[in-house]
Amino acid sequence: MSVYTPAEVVEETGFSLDTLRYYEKIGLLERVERNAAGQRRFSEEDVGWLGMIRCLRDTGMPIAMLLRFAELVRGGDDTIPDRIRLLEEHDRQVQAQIANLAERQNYIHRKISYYRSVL
Amino acid sequence: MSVYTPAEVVEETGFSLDTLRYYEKIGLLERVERNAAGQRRFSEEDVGWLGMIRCLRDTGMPIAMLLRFAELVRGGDDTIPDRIRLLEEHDRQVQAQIANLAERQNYIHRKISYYRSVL
DNA sequence: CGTTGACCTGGAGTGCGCTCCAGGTGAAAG
DNA sequence: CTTTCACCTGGAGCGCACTCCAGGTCAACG
Repeated sequence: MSVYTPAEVVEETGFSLDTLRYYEKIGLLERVERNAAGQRRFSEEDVGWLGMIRCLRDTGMPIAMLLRFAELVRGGDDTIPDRIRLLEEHDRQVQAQIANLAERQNYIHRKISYYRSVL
Repeated sequence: MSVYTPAEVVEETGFSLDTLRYYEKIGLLERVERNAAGQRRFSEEDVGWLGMIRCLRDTGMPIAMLLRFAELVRGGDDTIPDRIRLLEEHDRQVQAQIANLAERQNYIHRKISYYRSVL
C-alpha cells in the first residue's frame, strides 16, 4: 500500500496542487490522509479515483455531477445500479459530443476545400 | 437580398439576442445594419457568418481566435491562405478532441462493464 | 389612440472551475 | 545550523463567455 506525496500526485494525475486541494475542499476527494506535519499523503485509491475524475472531467462532466457520483461511490455497493445509470447517461453525452464534433468537422473541411478552390 | 430581424436570427442561429449584441460589441460581427428606429436588421451574409461562428464555437474555438479569423475575413482575399492555415490548425484540435473523447469513452465503457460484472 | 411587445443602450452581474496570494510550519540538504 | 523547499490554510481573484438589468424608444395591431 504505497502512499503519494502531493508532488507525486501532481505528476501522476496532471492536476495542479491547487486543484487537488480544491477537489478536497468541495468534497470531491474524501478527506485525504495527513502525516504528522499535516501534509497530505494520498493513497493508491485516491490516485485511482483521481484517474476517474480526470476521465469524467475531460469528457465534460460538470463538477456537480461528479459530486453526485462521488456520493454514490461513498454510498456503497447498493448504489452500483445508480452509478451505472449515471455513467450510461454521461456516455450518451460523450457520444453526442463526438457525433457533433464530427459533423462540425465536416463543415470545416468543406470550408477549407472552398478556400482552396478559390486560390 | 432578404433581411432578418433580431428575433429571426435568434431563431435561425440559436444564439441569444444578448449573445448577438455581445458579438457585435466585441467586433466578431461587423456593425450590423439598422432600420430608421435603430433596430438591427441582419443580412443574409450576417446569418451565414453566424453559422460559421456557431460551427467554430461549438468545436471549442475561443472567441480570441474567432476574432483573428474575423480580421482575416475582413482583410480580403489575400488572407485566404492564412484562413486556411487557421482552419487547418483548428481542424487538428478538433481531431484531437474526438480522439481524446473516444479514448476516454473506452475507459467509461470498461468501468460500466466492471460495475455490471459485480452486480 | 392606446397598449403591448420587440428592441435599444451601457454597464453590472453570473457561473464555472480553477488559480493565486499572504503568511506561516516543518523537514531535509549542505 | 541555516537555508531552502515542499507544503499548509483561508480567502480573494481571475478568465471566459455570456446573461441580466434598468430605463428607455418605436412600431404594429385592433
